[in-house]
Amino acid sequence: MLGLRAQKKADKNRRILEAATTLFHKVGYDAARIEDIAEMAGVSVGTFYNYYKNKGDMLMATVSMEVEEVLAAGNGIIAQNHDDVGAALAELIGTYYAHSLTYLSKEMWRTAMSLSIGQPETPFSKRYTALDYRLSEQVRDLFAALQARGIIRQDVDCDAMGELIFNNVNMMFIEFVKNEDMDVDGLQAEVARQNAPVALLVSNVAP
Amino acid sequence: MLGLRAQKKADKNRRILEAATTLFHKVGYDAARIEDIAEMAGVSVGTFYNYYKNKGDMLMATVSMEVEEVLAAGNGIIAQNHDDVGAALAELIGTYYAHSLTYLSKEMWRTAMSLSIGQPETPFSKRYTALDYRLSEQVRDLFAALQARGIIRQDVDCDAMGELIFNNVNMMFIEFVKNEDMDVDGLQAEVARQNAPVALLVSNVAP
DNA sequence: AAAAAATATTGAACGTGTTCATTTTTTGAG
DNA sequence: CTCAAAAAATGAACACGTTCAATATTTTTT
Repeated sequence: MLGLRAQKKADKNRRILEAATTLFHKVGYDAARIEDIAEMAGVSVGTFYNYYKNKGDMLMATVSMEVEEVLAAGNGIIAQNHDDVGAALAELIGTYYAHSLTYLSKEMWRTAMSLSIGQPETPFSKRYTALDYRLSEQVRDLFAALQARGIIRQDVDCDAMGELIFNNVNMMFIEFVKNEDMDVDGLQAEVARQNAPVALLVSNVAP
Repeated sequence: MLGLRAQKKADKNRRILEAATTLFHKVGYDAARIEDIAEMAGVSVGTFYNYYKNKGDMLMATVSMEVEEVLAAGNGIIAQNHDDVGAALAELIGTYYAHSLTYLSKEMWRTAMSLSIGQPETPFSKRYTALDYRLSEQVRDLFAALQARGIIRQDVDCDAMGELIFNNVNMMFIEFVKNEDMDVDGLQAEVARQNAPVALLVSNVAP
């Protein structure tokens, strides 16, 4: 059984996170002041900082949730034994993109990315980078699985290829969140077009 | 002949830019306070804001200088009529990376990128994005030139391929500026490895 | 149950980017 | 040369993220 102190702590943690996410969505990250978040959570500004290192740290909980779900969904897709490289890629990447706005708005993504690049030594950035790495790894895993089943030519360097493809996926996602006019379908179509020639070239010819 | 007013203006502009770049390099972007930049330039804080929209805007002049030089150098490389895809790519990309730290420190790059992603509607971000686009275009131009001369297979979509390659180059550059331990040689080696399988696959077999 | 120690909360104060009403300088017409 | 209008410069005031010394609460010890 939890002591009174631990109980209160957990409760405040939840309330602060809830207030922050609500305000981030309602008024945007920049306009959501710490004072407002604290007030909505029923704590003081100082207490906010006992629970979170800084404002940017607040985003990470949400980013993590998002990416963890996407990674789980991705594993399911790899297990599906596709027989077409382009289709397999499209499905994996499509899953990433489709889930991307579940918990985070474009502005929240921009802020997270912006912080991750601007302050790479913070725990925030390190966690963000680690999540990116796991996504990249997943794309490489997909390539490796396809190659193991003979769908991809044996002479192709799947790690190199996977990194290349993932970095493009990532860069296109940055473009997507930077541009409020771009929708998920448009993004997927663009990336599919970019992947097409590679998918064609690496595919084994029918036996 | 310039009036007194225009003369002073140009002079102050130069002094402010000079002071800012000096301080950005000496103490870093964050630690360089507007007050310090203004003082070093011999103007008031208010005047600084008459010349530059905000602190981030200061970076753009330098970023532009950097990228314009790189673009010019890149055009020279495309004109060289390479006969090997991997080598041509390595040289073009190598030029980008080699020039990258001429005027900007890693921290300055990080800040520029961070601002560009975080506030995509600012003039700063738009100029940054436009420069990126021209670099991407240059990679596509290289592919097109190689294809026109029969070095690359005719059935390859050079635009798609060029975007893919460039986005990887860009993403790897982000990784590079995020990681103080990574040097330009390491970066080039990594990207060359990533490009290798693509270069191989798109190359025409000898006639 | 009282005292002491450990932990958590608080909000006023601080730093720095940015704004803006006021003052100063420059220009050009009469 | 004078003066009114235009342009530029100024720095005090503001906003908001963050810190920290003081205070309050909870736990442990006796």
